[in-house]
Amino acid sequence: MREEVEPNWFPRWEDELPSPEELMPLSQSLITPDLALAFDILTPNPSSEPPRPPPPDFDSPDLSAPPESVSTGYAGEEPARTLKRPRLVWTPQLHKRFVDAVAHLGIKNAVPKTIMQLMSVDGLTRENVASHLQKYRLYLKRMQGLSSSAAGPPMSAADAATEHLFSSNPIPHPFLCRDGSGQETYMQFLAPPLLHQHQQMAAASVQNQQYYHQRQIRHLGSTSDYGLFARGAAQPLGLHRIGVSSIGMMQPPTMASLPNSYGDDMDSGSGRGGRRVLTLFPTGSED
DNA sequence: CTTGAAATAT
DNA sequence: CATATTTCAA
Repeated sequence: MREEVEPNWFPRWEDELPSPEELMPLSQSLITPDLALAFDILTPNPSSEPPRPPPPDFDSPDLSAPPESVSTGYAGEEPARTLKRPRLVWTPQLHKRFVDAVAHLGIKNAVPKTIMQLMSVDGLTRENVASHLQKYRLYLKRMQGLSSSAAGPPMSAADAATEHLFSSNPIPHPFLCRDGSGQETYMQFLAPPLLHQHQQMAAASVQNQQYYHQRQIRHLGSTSDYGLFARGAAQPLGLHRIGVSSIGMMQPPTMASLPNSYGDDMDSGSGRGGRRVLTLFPTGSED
């Protein structure tokens, strides 16, 4: 499990380079990040929370195993587990999956529905994928258009995105903070004043970095708990190796696999002083 | 207040 | 399904 991320993406893999990630049965397990969310009962913030149109139609598969019962001890059980779809946060991992799926599908079959199906990420709706796909395409265009003086052969789009994703992944520029004037100013290498709000990560992989559920009790604590789980987590894994030709079948190619197939323990913007923490597609104007 | 990112509407 | 617009959060 040491051959996950390889810097050897540049060489022409165009044809069908099955990277380790590729070979691995795509499976993403997203689980509840902050347990502290259970505490959001204190300030529901009527001004910005109340009108939450609950998805009336949505298969509620198995909303199981709350990681742990936080010692809430509140009589009224909060139904915020299944209903309530706050907002999808495309964490780098998810994006990675997305890109992988697109890469495997090819531009032809890279349509929202197929992508969504291939990703097999529960809770992910076609809408989400579509939106993201749109942005992804835009990002691609932008990059290609701006590559006037791009050195060397243009790398594959998917790679580019992945690369950028990786770039903004794990603490890219250490202590560079943006000042109010837009000036970059070096901060002391010790500035964890502002913990970001929420971040998705495999709870199972959480070991040392548990500082995350430190959330400032400032404004609404709404965005955090999503019900994203691996869709086929409980399915008898019988079919992996879903090829491009397989997706044309009648039944959704639910490629089930064991969770945590990835070694993705990369954190995105953990904690930084100013803003600019989770910048997925960099517009090129990144500091 | 600005900007970026997802949701929603066309 | 693709694109444009609006909404929401940081």
